[in-house]
Amino acid sequence: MTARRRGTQVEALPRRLSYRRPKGEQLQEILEGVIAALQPGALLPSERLLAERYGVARATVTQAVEGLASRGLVYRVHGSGTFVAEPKFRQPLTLTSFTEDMRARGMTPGSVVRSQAVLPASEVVARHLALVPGSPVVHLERVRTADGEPMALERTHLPAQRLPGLETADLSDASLYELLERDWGVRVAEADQWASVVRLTADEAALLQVDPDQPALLFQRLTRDPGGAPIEYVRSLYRGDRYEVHTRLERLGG
Amino acid sequence: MTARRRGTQVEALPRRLSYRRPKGEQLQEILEGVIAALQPGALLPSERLLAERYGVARATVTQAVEGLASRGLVYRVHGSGTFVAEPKFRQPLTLTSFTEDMRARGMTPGSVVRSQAVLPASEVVARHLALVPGSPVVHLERVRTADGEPMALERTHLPAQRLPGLETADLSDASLYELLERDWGVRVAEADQWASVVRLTADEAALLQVDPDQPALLFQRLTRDPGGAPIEYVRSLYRGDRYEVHTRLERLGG
DNA sequence: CTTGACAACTGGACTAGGCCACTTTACCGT
DNA sequence: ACGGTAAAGTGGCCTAGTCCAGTTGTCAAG
Repeated sequence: MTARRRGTQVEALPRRLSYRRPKGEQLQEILEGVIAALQPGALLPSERLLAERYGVARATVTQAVEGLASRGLVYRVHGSGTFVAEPKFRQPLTLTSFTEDMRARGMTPGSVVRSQAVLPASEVVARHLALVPGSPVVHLERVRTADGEPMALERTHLPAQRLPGLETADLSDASLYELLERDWGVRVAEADQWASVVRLTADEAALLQVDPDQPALLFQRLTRDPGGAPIEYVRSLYRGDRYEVHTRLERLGG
Repeated sequence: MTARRRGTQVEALPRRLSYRRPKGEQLQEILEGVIAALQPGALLPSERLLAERYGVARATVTQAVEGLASRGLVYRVHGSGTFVAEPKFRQPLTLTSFTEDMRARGMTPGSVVRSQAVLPASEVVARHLALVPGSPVVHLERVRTADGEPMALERTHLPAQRLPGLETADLSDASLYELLERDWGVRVAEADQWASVVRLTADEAALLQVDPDQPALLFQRLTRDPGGAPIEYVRSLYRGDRYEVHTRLERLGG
């Protein structure tokens, strides 16, 4: 059993499997640990070896590895082996939510709510939310943090009539999308999003704790429910120096 | 063989499997056809029945159904059966294509192909495309224009072995995605995308005809086929002063 | 009429093999 | 020193089962 080509070979594989929990699931967790200790590009033990080592059938190993591959932790090369993938982006989500995105990166998401109130809709906001200007809109301004560090400034606008009580909900560490679904039964289904580069104003730079005049990513997003009705219009400013915004796209049907 | 509970029972299952193509894949296609003809909530034949009907092992059926489930076409209920899912997604055009995007804005899209060649894969490219470093990769560098004006610089990497002849195809005014589907039968299904802000190098600025050191939008995208195999790794640099990148997002499952 | 037990059926998980296509490496002949 | 080739190793795909856990319709007892 000699190491082949590039990549670190794993010498000592950890623990054994316990009873009464799916073996594939346990195996997947073990492998996650192994992967975490390796460099990207490192070669994992072969499926046959893992099967022998843990006393399971190869199909079980294959399924576990398949799970890791679909989550982007490893990639498989036919005839060659299974390798540790680039770490950045685990658990890709479909519609980017800051909370989900951060959790997926192993960071702790947080929010500092700077304002949360019902205000009359401006022209621009009304147009996006398909409302009459002046209609009540929940305005939400949050500084989003990752491990306590400011990452983005989010200004969210939602139709107040459809979401009564949202202006008093606790949003400090909740995912807005989870909240909407749980407490109002509103499900986020699709969105249009525009990305552009802007320079930060002095105020914005101060909130994000970066130098003024720095470039930032501006995302504008209009989110809709399954029926196509607008739910949320957000303008998110992400600091350009530290953050990459991840989005998962899917094309379906023919 | 009586229908149970809710849901339509499928009476006549279509055709047989042909040789020399993965049975699971064929089965998946057949089931897609069956699903298309049914109402949401309809009950599919059981895995055991399908296995018998098509003369394959149940594990093969399971894998095919699993593929459909992960794509959101069906959902499985333990102990009860597999059902046709709600058709969640109307406008399946989700993936941003420069060509489509520009046409939607009423501008005329164009491309200046600066290089188009097969080169060995670098470490980074190989990892994204699930290849071994050094494998042949079609490199494509295009300046994308709108009404003749440079808008973006796109560097695309595709696995050469899967797309023979691509290095000589005419890409000056074709959509790459349309071409891949028409000439190689390769369908783009999903993608992960990362957006970030970068400063342009002098070379890049010259190509985009903007001042050097300007901020730009960098999009990195990894596109996959329905089976999850990487098709395309693109790095797109959009000039930050004139362009907004539009993306349509959809959320599945839930 | 209601209830509870149960049989029949579903997907979930797994085993112990098999063959194939592909990649890498080591060796052998030039 | 080089090039070709064969062997060994890898994941891809498949078979023919087994046992388990969850769901539901049936049917008999209360």
